[in-house]
Amino acid sequence: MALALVDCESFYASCERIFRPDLKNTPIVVLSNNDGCVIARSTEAKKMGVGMGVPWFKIKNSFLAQGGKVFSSNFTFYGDMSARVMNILEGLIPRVEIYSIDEAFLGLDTFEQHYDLYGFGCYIRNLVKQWTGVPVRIGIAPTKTLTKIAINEAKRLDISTKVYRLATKKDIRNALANTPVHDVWGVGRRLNAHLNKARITNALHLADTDPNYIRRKFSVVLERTVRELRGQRCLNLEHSMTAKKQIIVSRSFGNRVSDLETLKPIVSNFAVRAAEKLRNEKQKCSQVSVFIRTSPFNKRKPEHTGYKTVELLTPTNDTRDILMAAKKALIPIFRTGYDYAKAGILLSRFTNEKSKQYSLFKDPNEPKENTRLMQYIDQLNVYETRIYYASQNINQWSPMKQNMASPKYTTNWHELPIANQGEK
DNA sequence: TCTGGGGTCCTAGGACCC
DNA sequence: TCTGGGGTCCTAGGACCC
Repeated sequence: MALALVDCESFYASCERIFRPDLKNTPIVVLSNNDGCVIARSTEAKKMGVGMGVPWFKIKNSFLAQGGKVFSSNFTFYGDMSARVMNILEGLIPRVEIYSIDEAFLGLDTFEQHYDLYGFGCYIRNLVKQWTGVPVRIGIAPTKTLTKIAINEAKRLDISTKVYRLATKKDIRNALANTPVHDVWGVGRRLNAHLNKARITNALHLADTDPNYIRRKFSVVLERTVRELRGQRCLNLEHSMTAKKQIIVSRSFGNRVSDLETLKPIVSNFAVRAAEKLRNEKQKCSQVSVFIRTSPFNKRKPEHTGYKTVELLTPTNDTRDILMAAKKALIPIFRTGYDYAKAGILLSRFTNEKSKQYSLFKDPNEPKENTRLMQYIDQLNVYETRIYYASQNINQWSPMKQNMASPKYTTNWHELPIANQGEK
């Protein structure tokens, strides 16, 4: 019984370093959209005490003064690097679950008899590093929850290979005793507080608590965690691509927006992007929700959150239908006199693209159903947006600030890295 | 002055049914 | 005046993840 978790070290920060060898050992942080807050830190930046999620403006001066380097997020690039890493894993192991942009679980049950799993882990790490430049850590253990613990343990023990296996009961109990309960996968801030009150402060305490008690006092979710910590597998590898259940496109604005005429084209941009994603998923939706909200941080200005869902009688993935629904949802929730800081669109209630469910009643907004038109537009827009809808804001996605982005090294012809620049 | 974006699962409670 | 019991389905909201 063995699973592995492959986790890219400080993924976004590591990506920024791949084509910038001069930044080796330099503290790096990557910022969220609008250069709002820190979403990734290199080891050096972590050592400087830069916290996850801290607002950039609070640390900017001291971080730069200490020689740190900052980047706006470049998700196109990170997504491409992620795909390269995942490709390598999928080429080596038949059972891979891509869990997030920087993590994948590997099913090693059948490998266990034939390979030294620790050695195999080292082999994977070296291969990924050599082929992509991305450093990964690997935790090997009987359950998913324990693989996370294994990775933490490698960090705690400062294992130089960054590969760690929890094989024996003794190893496991020892690792659990050294893991604060908050570091257990599935225990967030709220649960941590409740557990501490019940005098459960490390992972071993949690593992030794009666699962039935946990279920009664907390939830089935936490009960599963307890069982996983005990080595009983509750979370299986999901290797088939599971269909999404909702699609969200939302952004905070760089500058506040307080009039409807400015907001409309922004929300249209979100709707267009969401519809593209929906077609990519080969799904149709029958619910379109729009939300707008003011900043929760500015206590001097009045707050407002508007949220509205529009039902579609017939499921659709045609951008024009989604645009109409979005407009229908936005207009009634907008109020004058507020400085809106964020907006978004949420598509839900999906049905498969192929099945066709007609409404029992006459649908006054009968979907357009011009699949081929959408296909052509999607094809034309793959690399850069060439076709726009009249209601969009074609100049910008949203009024967003992004001043420190690295080039799209691997996904844009005009931004490829150049070797031997000096001899040009 | 400046605080991200995109997901999942579970549960409680209301609406509704017989 | 007295006013059951047992279900299902749906949604909003909470908690978590990266």
